Amino acid sequence: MRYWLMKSEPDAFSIDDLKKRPKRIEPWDGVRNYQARNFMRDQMQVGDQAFFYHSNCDVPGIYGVMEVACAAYPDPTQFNAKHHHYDPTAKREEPRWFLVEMRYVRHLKKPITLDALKQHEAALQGCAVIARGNRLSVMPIRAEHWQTILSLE
DNA sequence: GCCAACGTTGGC
DNA sequence: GCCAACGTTGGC
Repeated sequence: MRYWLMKSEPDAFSIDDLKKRPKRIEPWDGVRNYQARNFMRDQMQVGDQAFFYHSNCDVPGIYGVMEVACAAYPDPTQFNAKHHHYDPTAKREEPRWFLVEMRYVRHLKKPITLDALKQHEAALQGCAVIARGNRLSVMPIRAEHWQTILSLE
């Protein structure tokens, strides 16, 4: 099993929103970055665990845990001309963007803020989430870092 | 709202 | 294939 971190802007979609979804599952659509796509399409498997990270908000950080509920399939929003994530260059016979479905697992007892993560820089060497200028919205987390982060809860 | 970081695009 | 211009992300 692998571990991941996935970002979302809580104004658009928060972990509370995820918890309220039917079956607590949401298709993680709208990812338009090749590296993030490749992680979802090629590596994420049902049962993998992921941190739910709130970005672009008052207190950025990790707010909870979710799991992969469904492996990758083409993101339907790429074909929808009315959708904000429409990609006119994508073809149905050759989809460009993929998504996975994520299921709510739990909120953290207390959010682990980006600030707190940075304070444990030494134990999180090589963890992309604290790297400067990091913009990846889906990134792998090493097992030891996953444990380290959970120990900060 | 600012701006640094960084990915993508397109002219050459 | 280079690289300037541009767009987006996301912390602050």
